[in-house]
Amino acid sequence: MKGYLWQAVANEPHPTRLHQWENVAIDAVGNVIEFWGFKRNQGRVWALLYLRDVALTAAEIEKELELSKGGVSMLLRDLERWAVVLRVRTPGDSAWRYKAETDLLHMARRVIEEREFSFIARIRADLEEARKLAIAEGHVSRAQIARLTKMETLAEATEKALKLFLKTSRLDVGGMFDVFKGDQGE
Amino acid sequence: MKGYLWQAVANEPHPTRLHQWENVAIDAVGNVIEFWGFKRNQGRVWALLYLRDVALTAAEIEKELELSKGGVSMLLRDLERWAVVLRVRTPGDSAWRYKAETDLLHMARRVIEEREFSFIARIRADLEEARKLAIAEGHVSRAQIARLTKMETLAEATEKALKLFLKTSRLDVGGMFDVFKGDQGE
DNA sequence: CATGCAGTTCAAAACGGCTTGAACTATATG
DNA sequence: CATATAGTTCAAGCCGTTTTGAACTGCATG
Repeated sequence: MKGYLWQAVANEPHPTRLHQWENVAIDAVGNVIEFWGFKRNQGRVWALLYLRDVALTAAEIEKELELSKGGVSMLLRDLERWAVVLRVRTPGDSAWRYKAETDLLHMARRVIEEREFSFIARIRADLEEARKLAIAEGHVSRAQIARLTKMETLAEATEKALKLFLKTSRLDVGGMFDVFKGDQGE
Repeated sequence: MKGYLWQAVANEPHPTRLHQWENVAIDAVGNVIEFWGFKRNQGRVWALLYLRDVALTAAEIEKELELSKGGVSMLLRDLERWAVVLRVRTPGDSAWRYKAETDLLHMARRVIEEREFSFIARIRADLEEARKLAIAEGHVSRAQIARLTKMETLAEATEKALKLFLKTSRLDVGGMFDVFKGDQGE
């Protein structure tokens, strides 16, 4: 919602070297990526690097997207860990430069696998424990135990759906891989 | 972080009539439902009603889950709107009672349909606008335009994946429907 | 129509996640 | 080694979301 302010401000204090179209596109990607459960700014950084198609330094990213030094450092670390951004050292320069890998969905899959699945596993464990506690408790009706069991089905179903989702994004959407490849030269 | 105070209090002011096993199970469902993008307490209310298998009044829910009057009112309204909780009037009683519908996934589908799709649609529109702006701008390289187009593919793919997810949760996981049915009697 | 209880609304408070920025460490360079 | 610049860390603050609770509406009842 604040995003609209900039129109009213004639002379921004930060010159905002970003073109308007870049800004719109970068924010849009930020939104998609946030939808997928990541930080908005992770998507924005990736989008900037992808759009520019040049390796930028952290300082440049910081200036273009108006983020803090510390923030950029952390964002880049995440993106690098998920292998959607590459850290490259240019000969003449003392600073690292960062470059977009083209496979953004890689990120989604990686994180869903490492983070979401363990989360669901934990929930399933909790439900199992609840059932054990209920049984130990005595005087818990059989129907109630049955309902607990059915709740476990809910967690299992969630896990199954997640797996299918991943597989889907790999096969159906999989074309994306290639879509993002081979567009380097002008 | 302030939330830790309660540990110091030896005798809880609220006796917490919930059994431990109920508590564990209810919180677990709260977590699943939060994972699906809803409020934790929406899941907890549903879970309480489902576990007890009795229609409870708002006041009872309020006491059992230690929520506020206003909060329960809003949570129940949401759950009712999504048709996962039923409002029933018992003859002798002047207050409404609430009962769990068995199809919790209904909620997920409803909201994804009404909320997430329009969100993605908006993102796609933004990216399209960015491309138009870039073209109008002039001196934007053809490769850059191409990259914008490819970003649109990202949003489209997200939408497609979402649709498949819905279909999946309806068919594959669809067994859940029946799983939650016909367990009413002891 | 006064009383009391069920239910709703919404401004304010609490909460949680993200970002900031200052202090720190690491690394290159003369 | 001294200096400068790049990069990291994390406590504190910011900001959006959720929850609270008091005031309110609606409704049944005497």
